Amino acid sequence: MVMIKTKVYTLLSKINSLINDKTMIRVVLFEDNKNLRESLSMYLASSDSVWLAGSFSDARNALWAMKTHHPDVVLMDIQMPHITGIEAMIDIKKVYPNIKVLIQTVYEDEDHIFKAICAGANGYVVKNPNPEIYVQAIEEVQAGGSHLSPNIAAKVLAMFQSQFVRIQPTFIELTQREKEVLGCMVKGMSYKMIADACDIKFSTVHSHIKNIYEKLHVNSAPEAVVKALEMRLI
Amino acid sequence: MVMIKTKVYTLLSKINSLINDKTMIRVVLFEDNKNLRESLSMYLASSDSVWLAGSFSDARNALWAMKTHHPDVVLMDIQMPHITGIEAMIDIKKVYPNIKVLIQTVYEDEDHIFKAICAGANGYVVKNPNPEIYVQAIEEVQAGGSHLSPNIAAKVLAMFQSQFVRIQPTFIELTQREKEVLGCMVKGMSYKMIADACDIKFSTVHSHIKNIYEKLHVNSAPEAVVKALEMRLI
DNA sequence: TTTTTTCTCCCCAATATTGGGGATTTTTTG
DNA sequence: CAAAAAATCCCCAATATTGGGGAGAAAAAA
Repeated sequence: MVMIKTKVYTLLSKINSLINDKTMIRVVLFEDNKNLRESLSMYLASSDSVWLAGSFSDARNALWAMKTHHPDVVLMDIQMPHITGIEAMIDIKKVYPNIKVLIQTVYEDEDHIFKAICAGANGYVVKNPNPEIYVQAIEEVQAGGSHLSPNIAAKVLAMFQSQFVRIQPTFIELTQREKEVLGCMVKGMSYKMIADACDIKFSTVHSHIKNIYEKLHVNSAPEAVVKALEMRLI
Repeated sequence: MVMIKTKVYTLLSKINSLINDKTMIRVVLFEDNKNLRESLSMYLASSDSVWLAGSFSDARNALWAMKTHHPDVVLMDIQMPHITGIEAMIDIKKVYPNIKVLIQTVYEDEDHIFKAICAGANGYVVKNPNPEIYVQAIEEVQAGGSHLSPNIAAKVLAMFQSQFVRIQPTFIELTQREKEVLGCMVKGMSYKMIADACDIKFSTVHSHIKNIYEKLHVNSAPEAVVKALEMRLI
């Protein structure tokens, strides 16, 4: 009896906040495991900040679910029958780029993480017995941030490092002006255009570029541009 | 009086857990702002899971601090006098690769994030009035994970995506030879070198490049190279 | 098989870049 | 403050690139 009363109060407070202000975050859940889906639904539904607009065991009708429930955040499992959560996310992002998608899964391997991120995931939560995490992640994502479970974050950082660390063997110091000029070169501007854009004489541009070439150990614009991009100098 | 008693109890419990089991995480803090350092120290010292082994306003003696206090986790500010937290972290990682370094700073720009990650940061916490976050981050890092503040995580994901996701707004068809020539241009080769490498005449290279420029709607090598890279045409 | 690309090559002339010398004035830094 | 670094400008000449034509052979597509 007390439980029912509590539930009714919770519901009332939800309806209230929906009517008074739209601060609750509309969430749609995709999760094929029935137990997990139901327990997660229950927890989310009891949260004050989350309005669970719908929960589904299958993402084939994901677009319809978006159209019908127009969620702010989608909580998406990866492994599901018929269509994977990542595929569903790609479809969703194509039509509704503003809907935030939070991946929740047991997979912690680089391949899944990589694919999810490339497909535009706004967060990646490893399945966790503690449901608080989900609400926290939803709130963070809704606020424009991203949520990564610690192990996922560690892997993302490791991938990130392996991508970039090798191509920064030596620190090259370019002056402010040199960076500016190099930035113009990357935009495909000619000496004349650069001189115009930076409000300096043609000959000055020439000088700067000579210095840049010497510092980067190159002797042509294309080389300098490539080096600038891969060293993230600009 | 009650406060002192509480403190003594906290201390006792700490000593106890130190003697009984080494579950407390040894932390060293670098933070130049006196107020922040002291309040953060106080909070960390009162935590049950963290043993604050030392706190410093300057990272010049970082290596000495590591040797003396052998921390598990270092909480490192970026902006400090004499030496930046990132430089200090690089030194620390070189000698003690197992020490986890958690960056805590006000900087949220891509450049600082990028440098910190490349230098091997295990986490990146934006300065936060809520000190709980720090303890949580320390625990996560100690457990082998990483902690990223939501805004930082969002930026990391965005950087990650921009690196790997191929944006091809207009599908541009380059022939095999054209791709080959463009590839050479990206490597910084001149017309003459390309002719040599592809075993074709200079004038042929010229022709191909003219065609490439027309297809890419550019009219200089740097532009073509940039476009080729960002379109992942090569 | 005919047509269309693709790849190959050539000419010429205008323009742009690169490399080699300088020099002067601010700014920054020790 | 004195020295170093950065930013600004100039000259000259060699080289490279770009843009405009055109044209033949080979490969691919219709």
